[in-house]
Amino acid sequence: MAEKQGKVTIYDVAALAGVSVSSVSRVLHGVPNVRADVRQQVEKAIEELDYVPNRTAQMLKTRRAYMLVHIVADVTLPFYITLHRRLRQEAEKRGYQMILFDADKDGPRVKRYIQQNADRVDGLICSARSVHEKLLEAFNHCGLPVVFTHDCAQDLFDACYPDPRQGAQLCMDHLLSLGHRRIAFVGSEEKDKMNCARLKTYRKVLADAGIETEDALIWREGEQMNAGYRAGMYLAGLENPPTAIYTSGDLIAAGVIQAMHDLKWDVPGEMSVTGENDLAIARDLSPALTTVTDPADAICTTVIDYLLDRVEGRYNGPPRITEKDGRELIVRGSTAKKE
Amino acid sequence: MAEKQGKVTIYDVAALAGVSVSSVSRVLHGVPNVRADVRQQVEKAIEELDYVPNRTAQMLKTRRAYMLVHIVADVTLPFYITLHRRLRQEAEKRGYQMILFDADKDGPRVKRYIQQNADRVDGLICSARSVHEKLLEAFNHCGLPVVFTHDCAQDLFDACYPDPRQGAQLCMDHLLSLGHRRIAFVGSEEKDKMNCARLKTYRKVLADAGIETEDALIWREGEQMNAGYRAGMYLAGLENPPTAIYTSGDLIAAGVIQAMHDLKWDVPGEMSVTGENDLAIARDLSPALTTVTDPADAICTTVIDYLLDRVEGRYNGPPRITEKDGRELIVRGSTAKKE
DNA sequence: CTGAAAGCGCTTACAG
DNA sequence: CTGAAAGCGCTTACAG
Repeated sequence: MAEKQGKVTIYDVAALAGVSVSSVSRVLHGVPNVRADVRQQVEKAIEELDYVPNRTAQMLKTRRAYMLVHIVADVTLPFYITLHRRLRQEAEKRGYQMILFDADKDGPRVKRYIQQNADRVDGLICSARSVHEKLLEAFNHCGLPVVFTHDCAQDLFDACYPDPRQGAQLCMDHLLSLGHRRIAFVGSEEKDKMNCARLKTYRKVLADAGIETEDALIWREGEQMNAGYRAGMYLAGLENPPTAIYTSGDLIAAGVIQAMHDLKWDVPGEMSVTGENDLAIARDLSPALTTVTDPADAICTTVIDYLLDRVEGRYNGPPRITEKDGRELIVRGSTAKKE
Repeated sequence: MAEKQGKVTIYDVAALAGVSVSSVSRVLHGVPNVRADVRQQVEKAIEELDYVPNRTAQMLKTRRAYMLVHIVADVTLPFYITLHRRLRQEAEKRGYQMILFDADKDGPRVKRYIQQNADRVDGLICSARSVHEKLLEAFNHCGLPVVFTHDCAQDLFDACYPDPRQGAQLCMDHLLSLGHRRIAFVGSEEKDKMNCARLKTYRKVLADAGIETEDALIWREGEQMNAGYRAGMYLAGLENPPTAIYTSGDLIAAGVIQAMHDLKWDVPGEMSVTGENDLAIARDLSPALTTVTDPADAICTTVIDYLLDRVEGRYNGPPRITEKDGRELIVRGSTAKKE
C-alpha cells in the first residue's frame, strides 16, 4: 500500500504551523481558547498540506466512530431502502455517517459482522420483520446500543414502528365504504406481531360491520410480488370470489394486479385491490394503487433520537417502545364502488 | 458509552495466560514458532475472557482494515444488488468484509465519505453507468485502489465489465431468427459507452440483415420500469408499429410488457420483447421474459482479483481493463415467431 | 521460542 | 492560552 504511506499527520501540521500538536487538535475541534494567530497558522498549514485527520486514530482514542450501521433484512425489498435513505439523512443531520448492511438471510454473517465491527461503530439500527434469537443475543452482547424499526425486538431493545393496526383499518374501512362485503385478506405467513395485528384488524373490522369472516378468503404466503400473483390466481379461481382484496403490502398488491391482468379481470371494475406503504411501484402500476402511506418520517427521527440518546449518554434506562400512527389513505385507481 | 468501557484487551489475555502480549498476538495470527503449551494457555484465556481483538487498534498499527466498500449508483436498481451480493461473497472468501454504499445521486456525499473513511478501508469498488469527473478526482486523490464494474472509469482505473455489444447481438439475432424485421430499440438516453455500443450493435445487426434503421423505432429514455412503459405506449401508437422490441434491460422490458397489457396487445402474439441481465423479475413477469444472462461471476472474480492485487501489493502498474463475454440467451415466453 | 519496547496518529488532562 | 506527556489497543522488529 504505497499510497497509504506518506499520509500527512497532525505532527506535520504542527511543525509547519510552528505550534504543538495540542494546539492543532484544539483548532481542529473548535476549542474556544486559542489565540487568533495560532488558529490562523494552523488553518493555513492544514489547507496547505491538505490534512485530513486519521479517523482510526481518533476512534481508538475517543471510542467514537461517528458511524451508525443500518442492518436490513433484505436490501432487495424497496421498503427497506426507502427507510434507509430517510434514516441516513436524519443521521447525517446529526453528524453521523450511516452504512447499509444487507443481512440477506445469513444470520451468522451478521453476527460475525457485529462482533468484528463493534469497535468501529457507535450504534446499530435493525430493520427486519423478525430476527432470530441468536442474533438478538449477539446484539445484546456486542455492547452497542441498538434500536429496531419493527416490532421484533421482543421488548428487549428500543423500537419505533407503525401502529400495526392502522393500515388495515384504513384500507378495510375504505373498501367497506365502497360497498364491498366479500373482501379477501392477502398477507405474509409470518407470525410476527405486525402481521398478526393485520389479520386481527381485518377480522374485527368485518365483524363490526356484521360480516362473517370466511377462511377461504384468507391467503397467507410471502411478501414478494409472486406471492401476490399466486394469491390473485387462487382467489379468482374460487367458486364465489371476493370483490375486493386487502393486501398487506404494495408489492403483494402488484402481484395480485398482475394476476388479474393475466386473467383479463378488470381492476377495479371486477376487483378492487389495496396495498400498504405507498412505494414507488404503487404509482407505476396500472391502475395506480390505492394504498396507505408509511409514517416513516416520524419513525426515523424517533429512531435516531433513541439511538443517539444512548450513544451520547443522555439515556441509559430500560427499552423505549413507540408505535406511531399517522398513516394516510391514498385513493387511486385500483379501488372502486362495488357494482 | 458505558458499554464500550471494560472491554477485555490483549493485556487481560496475556495476564490470565501468564505470557506476554507478544505471544498472545502470535497465537492470534497463527505465527508458527510458538510452544504448544503457550498456545494452549492463550487459547484458553481467549475463550474464557471471550476476547475479540480491537479492529481499530489493529487498523491503526497495520494500516489494513480488511474492509472493502462497494459504491453503487442506486441501491434501488436490482441489478446492482445482485452484483453486490456476488462481489461480497467473493470478497468474504478472501477474508475481506464488504460494505454497501448507496451513492443515491449525491456526488458530494460520496466524496466526503471517501475522504473521511480512506483510513478505515482498504479498497473501493465502484458500480455506476457514469461518474462525475469530480468524483473520479476524489477516487484518485484518496490513495485507495479502486476498480470499476462498468466502463465509466475513462481508462484511469482498473475495470471489468461485460462486452457491451454481446447482449444486443444475442437478442437481435434471436428476434431476426424469429422472422421479425421491424424491431424497435428501447434504451437509456445516457451516452455512456455501454449504451452507445448497444445502439451501434442494434444498427449493425439490422444493416447486416439488409434492414434499414428507422429513427421512429428508437426510443431512448430512462432505465426504470416507467420509461419502458412510456416506450411501449409510444411504439404501440405508431401508425406502423414494430413487431418486436429490443430493450436494454429487464426493468425496461417489464414496463413495455405492462404497457402491452394495458393496451390489450398480446405478448408475444402481437409483440415480442427481450430484456437483459436476467433479473429475478424476468421470471416473475407474465409472460416470462426472454433475456440474456449477465456474465457476473466471471466479472466479480476479476474485479476482486484486480482490487486485492493492489491492496496486497502484488500489482502496482497501469490500469487493467477487461471486457467479459459469456452472456447466454434465455428464451422464455415473451418472444415468438412473427406470424 | 519469548518478552520488553517502540510506535501507529490521535486526544486530553495536567502543569505552567 | 500553550506544550509535554501519557495512553487508546494493538503489532513487530529486536534482543536474548
